[in-house]
Amino acid sequence: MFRSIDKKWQERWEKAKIFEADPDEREKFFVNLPYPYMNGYLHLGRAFTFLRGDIIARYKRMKGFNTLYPFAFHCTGTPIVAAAERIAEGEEIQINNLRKMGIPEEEIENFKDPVYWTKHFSEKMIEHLKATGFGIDWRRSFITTSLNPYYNKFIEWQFRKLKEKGLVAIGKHPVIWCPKCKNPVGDHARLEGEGETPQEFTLLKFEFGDSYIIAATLRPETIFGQTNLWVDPEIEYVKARVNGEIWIISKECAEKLKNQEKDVEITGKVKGRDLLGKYVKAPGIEREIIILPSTFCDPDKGTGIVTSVPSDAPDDWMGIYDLQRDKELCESFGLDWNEVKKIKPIPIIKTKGFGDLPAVEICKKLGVRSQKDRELLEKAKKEVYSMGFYTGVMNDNCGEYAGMPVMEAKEKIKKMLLDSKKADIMYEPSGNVVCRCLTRCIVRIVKDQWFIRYGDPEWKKEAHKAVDRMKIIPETVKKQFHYVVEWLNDWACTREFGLGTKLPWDKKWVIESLSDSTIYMAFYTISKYFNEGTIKADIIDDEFFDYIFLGKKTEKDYGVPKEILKKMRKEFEYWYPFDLRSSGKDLVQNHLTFCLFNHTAIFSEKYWPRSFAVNGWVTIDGKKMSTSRGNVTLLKDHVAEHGADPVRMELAFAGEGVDDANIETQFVETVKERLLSWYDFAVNNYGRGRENKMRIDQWFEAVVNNVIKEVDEAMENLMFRTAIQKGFFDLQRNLKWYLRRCGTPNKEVISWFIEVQTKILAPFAPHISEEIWEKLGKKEFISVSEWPEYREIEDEGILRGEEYIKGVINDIREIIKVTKIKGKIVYVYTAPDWAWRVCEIVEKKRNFNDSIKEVMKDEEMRKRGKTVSKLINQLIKNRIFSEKIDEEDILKESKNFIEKEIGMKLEINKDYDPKNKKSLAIPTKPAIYIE
RNA sequence: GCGGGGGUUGCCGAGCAUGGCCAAAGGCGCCGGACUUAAGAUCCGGUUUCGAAGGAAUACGUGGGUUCAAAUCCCAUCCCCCGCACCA
Repeated sequence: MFRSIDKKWQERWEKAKIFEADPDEREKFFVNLPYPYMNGYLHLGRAFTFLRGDIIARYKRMKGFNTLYPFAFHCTGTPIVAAAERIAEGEEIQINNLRKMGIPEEEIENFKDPVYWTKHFSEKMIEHLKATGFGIDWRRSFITTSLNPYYNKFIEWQFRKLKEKGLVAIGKHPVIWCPKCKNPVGDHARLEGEGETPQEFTLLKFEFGDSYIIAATLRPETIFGQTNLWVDPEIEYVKARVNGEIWIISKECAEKLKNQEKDVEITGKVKGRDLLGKYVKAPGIEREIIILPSTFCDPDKGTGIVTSVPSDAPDDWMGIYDLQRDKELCESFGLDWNEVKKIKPIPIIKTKGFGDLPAVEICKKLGVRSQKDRELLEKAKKEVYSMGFYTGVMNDNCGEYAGMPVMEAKEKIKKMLLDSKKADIMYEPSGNVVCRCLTRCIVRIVKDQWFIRYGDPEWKKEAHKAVDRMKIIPETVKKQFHYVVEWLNDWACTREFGLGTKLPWDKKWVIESLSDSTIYMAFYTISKYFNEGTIKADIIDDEFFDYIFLGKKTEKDYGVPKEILKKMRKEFEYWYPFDLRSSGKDLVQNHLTFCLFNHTAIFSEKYWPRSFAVNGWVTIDGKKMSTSRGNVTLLKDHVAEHGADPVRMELAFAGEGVDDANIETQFVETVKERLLSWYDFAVNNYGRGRENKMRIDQWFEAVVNNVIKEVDEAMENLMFRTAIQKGFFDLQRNLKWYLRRCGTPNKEVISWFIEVQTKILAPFAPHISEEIWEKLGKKEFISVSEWPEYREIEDEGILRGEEYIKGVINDIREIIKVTKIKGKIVYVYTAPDWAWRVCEIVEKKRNFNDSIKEVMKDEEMRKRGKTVSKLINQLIKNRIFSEKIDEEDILKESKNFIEKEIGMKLEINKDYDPKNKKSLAIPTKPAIYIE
């Protein structure tokens, strides 16, 4: 059923162009989302975010807004190019990736061309989204990069604007670099080491005659604890002239430094063994320390020489431990064992959870045996380093840094060393990175790298302001945005490689993907004119965009009538700013915040974004989707299997807020049944029923009205799970109760309800809703019909009356259950009038003293003294604060129903009362006797 | 460590801002019943413990506190998840 109606309605919608939005006199609603990257099909996670956009768009459309929901395709960056290259090279992994997506063998060839990726995936994505029932204005779609000359001009314009305002700057930047390909190596061009980034090492310079021995460290703050220097006796180091000084470093290091703005010339060789036992002057502390042998010096990491801080570095401690317990070993290196034994770790940092010497302690704790115990040592290092960094405080023996937290001291000490030329900087990848050409990558410092200056304090102020005036859904994320704005620093916005727009004033650079996607939501407002070819790309210039987006005057001839230009400007003014951008939470800390920054820089305040909605990841049965788990489900496959509506319901019900949404796999089946049975019910009951109106009809109307109000509220805040819960599942439950209560429904009420329920369902399950709508004889689409209106409930007593019936039935059942009697007749005695009068007073006063005072003003009540006070006590204790309902009347009207429910005869307020139960009755809780 | 979010009944997941109607919605699972030749679907009831009259006791990470009353407020504490970047 689902799949057959999907197509029918998708085609009709398209034919009727109901999702194509152009300015008119109505109020508008513009919703959008971060466009997806064109290197694969949509999986359920992305689809979840996009669907939130579609649901809110459909809802707003029914609410009477002129609703625009556009979509575009991101092609910027290296992944597509890299992947295409890998296909061209015939790499199995990459080819398999395509196969897994379901791309036929004969087509794989095409993917050698990056442009084919952008075409294929964008076309397919449109197909998949349409098949899922997305109501998108496809006339406005576009791809990014220079492949789209219009977009290209737009981004050029944006960057020139930023530059004019001084928000782009040039500087240096370390990147992961392949020495063979002579190119930066992005994540997707790596065989190994995804996510690894350049890491800064401090090079300590140890005076050694007329040269320096150089050791690299990540922890410059530990210089106060240096006791010796480590070299590997088996390694041959080199002497090199580096920026005019003679350095002793590993050969590998010398090569790397050439890429890091150092002038390097190798002039000689030094054997590690020859350095042993000699002394060097340690920087910062200006102490003579001895050079000792170790096995953990890696010539391909840092300089191949390591300074030793046994107090805080497990490696160093084990190195010393190994030597100190082995006289022969020392002597084999020609070392004086007694000198070696003199070395003692120097406590320099107080770390939380550790004593004076964290390294010594952790080695003991983990049972590290020697410096060759690599696995344990790595673990030890990780713990000591991270604890030391985050919780450590410098000891008294650290001079002016005493008492300073390590986090702070680290930077200061580094700076001091650099300023006094006792140290230098070098970068290494944070982990092993291998280029897909099989070469091990290094770090290169790229000069003339361009940055967007998000670090600028004045700009930050504007961004904060933008956050403040926005609605952020959920609200808690607002704080996060302020935090990100504060913490964000200058962003390297250009790359040497990949698809994109060339930096207009320096064409060797390509603008990277997070930087060319910050204000393109404005582009949607006019992109349909480009797609129609109304205006030619080559004629467009900055003045054009200045006119459209900034309202500046132009007299230029753009080859089109002035009216067209004016229309475009008007269109921008009509749609902008956007009302909502829906996104995954991963983009808070980059894209969404960039979007704000750039809006404040380019647009006037009235065009700043109105709201963001942020959602979590999608998990399946509580497990994260991931390739390794093999549970990445593609939208197209899922829809093909279950049909669009069940999938939409499944996703929308999976979760809300920033918490991860969870799909329970069996839910999709449940939902199918529910939808189908609603279809049957709606079609078979519309316009049928009895004419007379009963209390229960009013009750049902009241319940439904309440739900409409609640659903409205939920929808406005994108709380779709709540909306489905209340607007579908709860309503259905209430419907069941209603039918059970009255047998045949009231014609008017049930018909009204069928419309309401179907409409509430429409944003979530639009196809089946349309199908029902048509069967009801409606001529218009439900997608553009009017959302149900909430009507204020006049008589709250109706709802209470029904609760009362439920309560009585439950009480009777409870008694039967506990006593296990099988009775024939139930006698029910309602509370007397005077008790109700007391109840009403209690309802107003809400506490014992005030109530009793009020009640006792009444002569008649005083006569009942004790009974009355007992009653008040009971009412207050049980929180029975009820306005008056006519219990007897309600019971009488529901007599048949109650008898049917409990399978006994019901007698109301008979004089027969053998067990004296009558007096137990209190308002809303009648006395009951079963026999 | 910083920033953010959490710890609820078998599981998932509401509730917590505005304390009481919360033994705590709903879904799933499980148990019993109806229907059926049977299974499935559907419907009804149950699902902390005790209870021969609608009640009571214990429960919302842990320990305190405020209050007539706390899952909800305050304090302390433990644990979990996410982010800490130049990667779409």
